[in-house]
Amino acid sequence: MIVDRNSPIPQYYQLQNWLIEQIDLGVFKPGERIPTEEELVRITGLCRATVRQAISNLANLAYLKPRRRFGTFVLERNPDDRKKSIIGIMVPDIRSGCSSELARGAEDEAARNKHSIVLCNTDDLFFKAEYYADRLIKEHVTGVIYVPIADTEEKNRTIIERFRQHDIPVVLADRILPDLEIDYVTTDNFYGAYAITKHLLKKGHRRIAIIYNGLVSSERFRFEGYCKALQDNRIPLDESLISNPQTLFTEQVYSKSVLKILKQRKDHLAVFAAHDQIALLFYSIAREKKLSIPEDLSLVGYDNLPQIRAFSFGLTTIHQPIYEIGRKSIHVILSRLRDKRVKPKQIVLKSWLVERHSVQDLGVLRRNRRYSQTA
Amino acid sequence: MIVDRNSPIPQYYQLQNWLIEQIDLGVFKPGERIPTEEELVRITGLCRATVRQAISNLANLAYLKPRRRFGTFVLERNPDDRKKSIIGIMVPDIRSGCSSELARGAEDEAARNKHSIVLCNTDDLFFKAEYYADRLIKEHVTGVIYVPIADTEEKNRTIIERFRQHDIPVVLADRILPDLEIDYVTTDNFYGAYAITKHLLKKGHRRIAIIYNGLVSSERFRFEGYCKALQDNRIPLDESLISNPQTLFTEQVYSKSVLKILKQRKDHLAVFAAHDQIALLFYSIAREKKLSIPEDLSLVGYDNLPQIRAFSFGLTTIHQPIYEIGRKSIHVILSRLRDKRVKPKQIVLKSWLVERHSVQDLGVLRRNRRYSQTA
DNA sequence: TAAGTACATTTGTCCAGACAAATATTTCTT
DNA sequence: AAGAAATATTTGTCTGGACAAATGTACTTA
Repeated sequence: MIVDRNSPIPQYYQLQNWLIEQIDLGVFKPGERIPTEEELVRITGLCRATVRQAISNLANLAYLKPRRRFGTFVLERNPDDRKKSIIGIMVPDIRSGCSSELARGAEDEAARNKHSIVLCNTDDLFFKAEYYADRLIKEHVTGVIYVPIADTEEKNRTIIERFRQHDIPVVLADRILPDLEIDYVTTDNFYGAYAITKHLLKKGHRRIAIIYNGLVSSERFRFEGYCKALQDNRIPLDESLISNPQTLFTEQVYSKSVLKILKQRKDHLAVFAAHDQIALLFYSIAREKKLSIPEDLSLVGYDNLPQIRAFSFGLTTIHQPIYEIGRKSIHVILSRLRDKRVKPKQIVLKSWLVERHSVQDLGVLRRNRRYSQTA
Repeated sequence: MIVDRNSPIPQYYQLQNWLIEQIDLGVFKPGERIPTEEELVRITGLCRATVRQAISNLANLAYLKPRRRFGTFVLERNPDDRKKSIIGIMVPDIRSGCSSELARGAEDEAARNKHSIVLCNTDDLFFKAEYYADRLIKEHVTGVIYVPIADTEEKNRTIIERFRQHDIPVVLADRILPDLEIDYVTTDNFYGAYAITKHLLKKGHRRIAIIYNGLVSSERFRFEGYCKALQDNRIPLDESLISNPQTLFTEQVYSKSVLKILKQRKDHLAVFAAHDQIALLFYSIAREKKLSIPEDLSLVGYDNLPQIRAFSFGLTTIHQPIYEIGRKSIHVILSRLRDKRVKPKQIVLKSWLVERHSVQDLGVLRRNRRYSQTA
């Protein structure tokens, strides 16, 4: 019996389900005709209006296509067509920093999995992040890669909450919100910063300045790694060597930090720029002041951006596998789509030191001096 | 009279149109209730089933939302909601060259018009371009910004043809296919190259080498501009100073070109790198060979890429308004969506010389020499 | 044989009416 | 006064029937 007249389920709805079932079972194949309305009336015992209601609903859902005089046909349906396969990616600005590398990693992996990437540039601004969240929700994206904006944790939570309300999985990339139960992919910023600070210490540096952006989690972790390395070597923190503009990265603001640090220069100073763009800015300002690196100043960065890599001035820095973060983020989203209930995947990728020529080896100098003194 | 019973137009359809009209006129406002079915029966003289058919169709089209017991309500509707609003952008690689600037310009303008951008990286490869064309067609994008791949015109036509078959408008950005009746946005490469070559000539240079990529239209035009400038100054082309690897830009291949050009160095040589990335490669190889710019060699580029701008070594180059190309491309697509039949919009933006410090003024040297000789 | 005509089939449009289900409001009961 | 029950309203489901429109097929006619 196709339709149970005593069931509380509407009869047209029962018929709909039966039709879909027959299609799924292959009884009615794509391109073929289903029974005529009159036949269905006979089969089900319903009246024609009810049969028509079922058929018209399924036509609206793109299962069936009625053709006058010929009958009603099962539509060819590409299973990919019915489900969306778009993933949003919200980065600060595709033109700068790691964003393009991240986007490329995500895009490659998405393409491999027959998904597409919608690009959003937040400029680290809350109102833009809000706008794009709404847009992505409207586009019915299947998931979102979100690089948290350089703002309060609360604002970032607001953004994430919007997606959650629509049951859209979010994975944080690069920057994270430590207190949140959420998927993320990042790198070991603490140990990276620890390693590069230790590298400076090994080279004999004792006065190590740092410029970092306190608004982003990754750089806060880097600052902590820096502190720990100094602490482990019994070097007290020197506030005058720490600059932490609580604003977005802009040349104007960060130039001031650079100048402030440069004022502290006596003997040899090492500077840890918590990301490569700060390092680059530092380099160009130092150059203007006729200071050579590494002769007059040592400088290290963080990121190993390809744009900076191409420079002939060799910056010692920490390499972050940003492309890999993009790839992995897509993985995480796709696996979350398969299984919503699994506990958050929090992936921390390894980064490593890339030694180039921007750090002076004071140990050698000192040893040489000592040697020449004793000679 | 709302419904004309003698009209060949179905009565439910007439009622639908009337309802939509009332909504558009503001008689029935979003969030408010339309007349009950019983009232509509009275007003129209139709039977309730017919009224219901009209209402259910409009409910399917997201105009109305019936609520049992309360009536039927007009939905708050963003007119943009009903239609798709995704535009594909196919660039070689978001990480390099102008792609990110182009994408950002497009994305900003798209956002302003409540559209989204799907990112595709072709790597200048035909099979990837094919793949993404199919993907974008499947996603039912409303339009495509296509940066032609560095390959034959025929292959690019194939890609464009696929979109045309699905009635998806395509706008070429940056690179163009001159013989095609199609929308495009580009810059005046010929005059840009003419201007920068003339700039070198003005500075007293007579031996001007060029390295360019013959696979992309823009650089072919630049080569032509270079030739014209030399010709206008009665300087014969010197084949040994022209390098045109017929391959994609890679460091390995282009390094050979750079070395080939460097071999031709006697007296002072000027080099026109047809895009900034070649200039950067040239610079780093020259630096390895302990050659200074502009003292030993003059160098000019093309693009004025932000990544290069940030360098402290100041490259004289041609600024291209790439961001603007992205913005304008979106404009063109949106206007084409409004009116399919209008003739192709072919927009050529102005670019201009940005003079920095990578060109030696030989005129000054010569004048000085002459002066010292006469003295 | 070719063109036109009638026919049969199937979906499309429309009507008149009945009862069900949801739910705010009113009335009744305790 | 609080809770329960009845009521009224509106959409939801369903019946049974009629004619219209589209269109392939079979038949008729010149």
